[in-house]
Amino acid sequence: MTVHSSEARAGRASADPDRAAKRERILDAAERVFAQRGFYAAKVADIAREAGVADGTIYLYFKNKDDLLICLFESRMERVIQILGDAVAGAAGPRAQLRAFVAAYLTLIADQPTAAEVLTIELRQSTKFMREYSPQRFGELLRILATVIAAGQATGDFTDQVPAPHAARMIFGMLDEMALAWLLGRAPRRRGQKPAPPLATGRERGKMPAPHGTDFDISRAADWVAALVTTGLERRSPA
Amino acid sequence: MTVHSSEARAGRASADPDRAAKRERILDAAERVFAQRGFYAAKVADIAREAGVADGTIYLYFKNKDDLLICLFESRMERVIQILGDAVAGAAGPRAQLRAFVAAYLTLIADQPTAAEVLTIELRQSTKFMREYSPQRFGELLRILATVIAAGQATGDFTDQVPAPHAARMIFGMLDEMALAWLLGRAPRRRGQKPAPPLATGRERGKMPAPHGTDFDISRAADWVAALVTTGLERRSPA
Amino acid sequence: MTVHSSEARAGRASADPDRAAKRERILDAAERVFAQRGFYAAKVADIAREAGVADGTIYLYFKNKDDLLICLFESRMERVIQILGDAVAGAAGPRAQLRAFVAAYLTLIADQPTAAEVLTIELRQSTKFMREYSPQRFGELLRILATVIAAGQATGDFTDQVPAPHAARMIFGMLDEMALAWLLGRAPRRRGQKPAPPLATGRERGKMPAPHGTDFDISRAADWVAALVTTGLERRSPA
Amino acid sequence: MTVHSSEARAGRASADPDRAAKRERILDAAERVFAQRGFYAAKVADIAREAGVADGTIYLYFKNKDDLLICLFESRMERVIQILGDAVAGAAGPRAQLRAFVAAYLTLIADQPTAAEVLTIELRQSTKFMREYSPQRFGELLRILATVIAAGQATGDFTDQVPAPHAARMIFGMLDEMALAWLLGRAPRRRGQKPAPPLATGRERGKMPAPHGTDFDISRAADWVAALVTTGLERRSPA
DNA sequence: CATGAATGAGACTTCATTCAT
DNA sequence: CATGAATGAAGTCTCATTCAT
Repeated sequence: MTVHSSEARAGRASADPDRAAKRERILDAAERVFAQRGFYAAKVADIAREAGVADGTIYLYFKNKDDLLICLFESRMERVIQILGDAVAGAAGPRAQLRAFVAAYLTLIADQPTAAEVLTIELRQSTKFMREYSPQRFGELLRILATVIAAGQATGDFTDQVPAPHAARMIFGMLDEMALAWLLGRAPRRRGQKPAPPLATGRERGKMPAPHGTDFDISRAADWVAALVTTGLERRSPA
Repeated sequence: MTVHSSEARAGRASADPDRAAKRERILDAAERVFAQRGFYAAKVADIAREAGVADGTIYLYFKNKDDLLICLFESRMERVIQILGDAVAGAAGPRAQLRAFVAAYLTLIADQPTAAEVLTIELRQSTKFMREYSPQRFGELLRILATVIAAGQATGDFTDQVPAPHAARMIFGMLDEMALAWLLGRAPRRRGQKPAPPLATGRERGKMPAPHGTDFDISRAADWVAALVTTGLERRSPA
Repeated sequence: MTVHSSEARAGRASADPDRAAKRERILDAAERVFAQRGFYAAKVADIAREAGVADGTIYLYFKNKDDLLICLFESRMERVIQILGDAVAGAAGPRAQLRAFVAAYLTLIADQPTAAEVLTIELRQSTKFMREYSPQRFGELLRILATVIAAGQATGDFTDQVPAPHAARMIFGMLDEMALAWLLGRAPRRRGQKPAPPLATGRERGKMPAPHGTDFDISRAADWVAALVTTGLERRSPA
Repeated sequence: MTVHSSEARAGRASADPDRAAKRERILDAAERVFAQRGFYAAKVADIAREAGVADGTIYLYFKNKDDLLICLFESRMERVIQILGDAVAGAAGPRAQLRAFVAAYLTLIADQPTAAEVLTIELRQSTKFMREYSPQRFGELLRILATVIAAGQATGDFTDQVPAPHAARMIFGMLDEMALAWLLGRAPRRRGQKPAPPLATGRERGKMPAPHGTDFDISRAADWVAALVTTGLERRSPA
């Protein structure tokens, strides 16, 4: 049974892993380039070079530049949701689960700052559309959190002053903002590539010091978020 | 009392306001167009048409498109900071001030959704650069909040588990996220202008229902944020 | 006899000198700006500023930018022809006249380098058209020289191997080239104005030393030109 | 003998010539368009159309419009220098070499009037910058001539009244001026393309007759130049 | 006459995408 | 499948010229 020809041509069984690997290589390249340059400033040719493929090859794996962004989002988000889900599953009780979620999220940011940069910063470059597109996967993330909170409310651990979905969103806002602050406070662009010309405004803008409260240890942020979320700012009146 | 001569000669007293007014008209137009299309998709020609001026006129008032965005940011942010500062100043005691800040911020969003959309969504389209550029004015906003919190910590009203600047940032994150959710949940684009082609992904994407927890009364959000921030999620142990 | 109103308004008899003076001011400004920036890079607004008038005013005196160049040419050329004519008229005999012409031309260059720069360099920026337009006045200059040569040929002072008009043109070519070399070798642009961006070619081009044979005393050039023109390069056989 | 594989892989031997050929096609097109319209009036789109490529293709071969001019200059100048060098090398003795140079230069003009037009006329449109840029290659040309003259001075064939570099420059000025006169005197623009709107001056300017002394046989010019250069105008006193 | 703000046509250049090899 | 040269649509910005004051 000679398959070589058809297999070589159609190349499905053998190509699939290869294909998937190259697709991943392109996504990784896109992640780096988007993080470095921003979505709009990133050129498809940059990504191709970074991935070590020809420009046209990108289009064999992705419909277009937008699709590349979306697939990148999907890919990374899937991982994030997986990890957050695991973190929650691995904890017992709403309080512990909430804390686990917060810790896992910020750990993720710290561990994969490039991916985080894309998710937290560059994705917003198409935000409206992204959000128009993304609420699905994005909603999943929020739902994990909302579920934990709702459970806590059901058990009486958590107050139900705030509807769980909104509480979830607020907590995510806190995490997102802390992530953003930390990411922006990090060391400047790496490597030889110039980091996309800043908004050419003529107004001189030298090396500014990191803005206030931007340069902190992200692992401590988990404590802060947890503290604020669980006990709030108000000092509990001593009995 | 003949003033006309001097006025005609100086031609300043009359010209300056005109100039300022036209500048404002352009900023307003830019606000609408950016909110509608997003920064990158917005064409300078669109803004000119919306402002009722010629393309070239834009460049008599702004260095370039980026500068237009930055000036818009400055202009709107100034207003925001003014209002938030006033709100805080008008309240007595850290708790009231914190609440006033929260309420004022969300009221602002509700009252000026177009400006809010630009500040919350579109500005992020150049976020990295924007943030590189903006931390000044942006920091002011955070500082107002941080000051309130620090004061509360000093009086003993607020716990000092969380450093004030970080607490401020987290609270801002909550507000920002709620604002974003609400803005995205609002009615679709208005008017005849097509709302900037959505990410052309090929994947059909009809009219989706507003994502979960996105369609709410923003005035209630103030309560939620205040509740979460002040007392936290954990039910205070009775007795 | 109150004339003020009508005179001020219609202002003809009194305006004419004023008008001429302002026209001259604009021409002077144009000369400087053209010399500094080159015709194409020179902006009408630059010239207006340099002349201390409003942009629109230029158009009350000149049809358009091209006309400004042409009028400048006419104005300066008239002067040049006057001077050269006088120089020739002031000399006796073809040999002396030829020498006088050469000396006068190079002296002109040395004395009015800005005007010279325009005539020698910038006018060529529209050369083809300029020459299409200018041959008239330009021809006058050549004719002065040709007349001298023809006279010399008639008297037997000059050989008639070369037709006078062509000899005239060749001599002018020599003068023009020496003028060009000297002008280009002169000190760099003066004042704060940047001298029009050089051809943006990316190739680095630092401060080059003046090209070979470019930095010389122009007054000596008269001797060289005269020597070459009169006796040629070949050493006359002795005996 | 299977070469196809290596050739296909390297894809160089076949691609390079293609690339060079297209580059040349663009340069040729630019030569024609610049000659016809002048550098500033020439639109990149014109050149692209003339070359039969898309606008963007130009930018795959040249950095920008300026670079195109510079490369054109380099390319043509290289040829010119080659030919002039050969001409000089092919002659024996300073006198013959000088004559050879003169003849070769004018022959070049006559044979390749389009290239000559660009080199002699249009390049001057950016002259100051061009000369700022070009003195290198330009200096080479002068150096060839200066070397011949210096040699002649050394042998005693030529007088050393005039320093060789300046003599070279003057002779070049003569050649350049004759070339210019001849080029401008040639038949009007060819083909359907309108020859770039003449300086719109309002002043009517019909078809002027070629200016005096502009319409001559360029091959005779070599004799004139040689005569003037070698023996000068003054009639040698008969023994 | 003078002004100078406004105009708007048009050029250069970029870059996502295609398609012949 | 992969390549990467070619395409060409489209956008930003400039600047000569006009005209209402």
